[in-house]
Amino acid sequence: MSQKEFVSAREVAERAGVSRSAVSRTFTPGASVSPETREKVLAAAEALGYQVNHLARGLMRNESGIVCLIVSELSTPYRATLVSALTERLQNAGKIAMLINTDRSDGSVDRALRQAIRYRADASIILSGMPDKSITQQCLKSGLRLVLINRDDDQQGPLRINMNDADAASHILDAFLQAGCRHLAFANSQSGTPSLMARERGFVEAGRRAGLEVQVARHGQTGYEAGKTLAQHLLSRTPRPDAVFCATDLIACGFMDAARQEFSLSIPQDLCVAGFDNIEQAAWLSYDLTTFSQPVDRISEAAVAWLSSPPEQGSGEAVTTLTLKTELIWRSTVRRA
Amino acid sequence: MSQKEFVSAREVAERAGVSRSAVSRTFTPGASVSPETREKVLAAAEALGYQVNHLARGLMRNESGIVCLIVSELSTPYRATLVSALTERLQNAGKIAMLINTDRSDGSVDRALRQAIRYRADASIILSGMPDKSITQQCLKSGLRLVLINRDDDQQGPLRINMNDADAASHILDAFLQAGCRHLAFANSQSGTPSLMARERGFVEAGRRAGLEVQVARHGQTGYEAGKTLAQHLLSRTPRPDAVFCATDLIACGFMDAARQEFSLSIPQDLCVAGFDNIEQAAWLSYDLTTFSQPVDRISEAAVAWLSSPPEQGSGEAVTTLTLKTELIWRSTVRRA
DNA sequence: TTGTAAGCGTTATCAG
DNA sequence: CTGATAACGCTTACAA
Repeated sequence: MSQKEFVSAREVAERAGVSRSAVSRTFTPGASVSPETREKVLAAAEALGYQVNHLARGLMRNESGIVCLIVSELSTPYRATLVSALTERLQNAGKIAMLINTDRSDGSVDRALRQAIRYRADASIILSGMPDKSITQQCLKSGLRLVLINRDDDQQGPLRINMNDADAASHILDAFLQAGCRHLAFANSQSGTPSLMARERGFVEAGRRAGLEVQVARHGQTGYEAGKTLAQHLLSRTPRPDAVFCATDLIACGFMDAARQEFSLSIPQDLCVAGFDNIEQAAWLSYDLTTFSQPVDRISEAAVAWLSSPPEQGSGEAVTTLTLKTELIWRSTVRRA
Repeated sequence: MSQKEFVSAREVAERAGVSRSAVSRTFTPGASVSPETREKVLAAAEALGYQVNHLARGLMRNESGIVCLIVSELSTPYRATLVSALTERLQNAGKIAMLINTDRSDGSVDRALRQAIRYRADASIILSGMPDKSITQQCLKSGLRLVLINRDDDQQGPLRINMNDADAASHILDAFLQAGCRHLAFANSQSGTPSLMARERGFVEAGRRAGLEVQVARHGQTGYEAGKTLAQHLLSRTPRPDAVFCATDLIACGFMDAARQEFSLSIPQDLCVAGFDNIEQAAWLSYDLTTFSQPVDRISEAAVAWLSSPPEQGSGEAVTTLTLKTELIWRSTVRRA
């Protein structure tokens, strides 16, 4: 009954009284068709509701136009923002996003990449987890380009886009010192992703350089609940921290809520707090969080530009790591000198 | 150099010393292959890193496995949660999600649907905006199935999944009355989507039945900033509302922040607030918002189940509208009787 | 169970 | 500029 029956170029050709090639050319930018035939074809296509079959086109051109977004915890504000920006940029570049959820389990990213291969994606952008070396190689050998965002990896081939995590950490430590804080803490999640660990290391080392020891706690996933728990742990210690750098804004929000409601602390009078990501919630009045903004637009711009450009020819290893600068957004959770 | 060169079934066949059909059959569940050949094929495939080309398979089978998610404002917590849930369910059902961003502009959804047709998607799930009637018809005629979530539409063919918005509104109004509130307000966005308007109408009418007039304000998009502005408007009126039902949680969060910080109101003592969606932030300690939870899991379950099942045969018009129940999540922003 | 061959809807090549 | 024809990589009768 309602069998799938899309209209094909043959039908359009028949109705327009031209050959199939003419139809194909009409929908191929830069192909040579006379204005008259083009007109006839377009009219017929319009009438029939014809749309080029990208499955078939991809098969022929060896270029599907598909880019896979591989991501876990998509519902998280930062991830959602990034995925949204990437999707939009891809569309504007004439590509289309395929979305694959991963979880924390082993091989989850590998499975996602296999799926990308099956759909002959032109590229994959990995926002979470790390693929196995062998599958990475398989992708590259197949011509499937890879972009890794905020992941650490030493292989040649993929484009890596990272932030200046350590710099940022050292920067905010200075701000804490200027605010007169001396008991510093870092609130991290247990997930231990490269960028999170880079922030932690950067903060601890900057503290050491200043002659201060930083209290570090790691707990749970990278979310609000973890932030609450981390506050319970860190704020019970003596001496109680008077400044905390949270690995993400979500952690910072949880931390602040617990600090205020369970420890009756005033921010920033009793406690300075800084976060990372500059998610929308960081700007909400209840938090008004001083934080580092990840340049989501530039990240997606760079990613899409790279994978839209023709692949590197020859062996001239071009730049494959891009370190973008975060921006410190001053709000009210850190006292100004 | 790095030309795209995926390994094809022919190569696998050669290496395994069998025919191409044998390879195809090995990767077709339920096809008849002897254990020995299957073994040989799998070994060769493994060695070569072969993955079935879903573009070609889709072309033959007339079934791509692709489902388009059409959505605007993906970075919004509720949308992101829903997209995440849908994507995951689709994966578990052996399908894959294609993501298309839309904006508020005219024809944005239509363009997205055309893209869905081009990739020969098996179905599209529309979370935002409304498609034109003609393109809807074109989709259905082509066999591209449609699911509309929280949209209003009178056409036959698509599956519609809606919430019991009016019921919920009337329910929360009762709660406000029991809390002793008499000056009711409804804070809406200007976007005027069907579900938002249904909540508004339901609330206003329930108020009328109780002999109370409801103050209604509409402003901006469906977000936090709109909530702040709406609070500024509504809380300046006399008599000042003592209970407000916000069309979404995001609006409620903005409303609460403005009520507390700009009007120095205590919630729920001076003002009762309720929201809709039960986004993660509603559970944060700073808000602890009483709200209605949309059954995201059941929504995605229903959507995926419907589009995975064989299309309706014959003319027996099956159920095409599903109204799911929201659940009132009691937290602390509405006084309990 | 296996291989052969036809066909899915395109695009690219090559005469005209 | 146009139309035939050969791919692309797969599935699926059909015949062996």
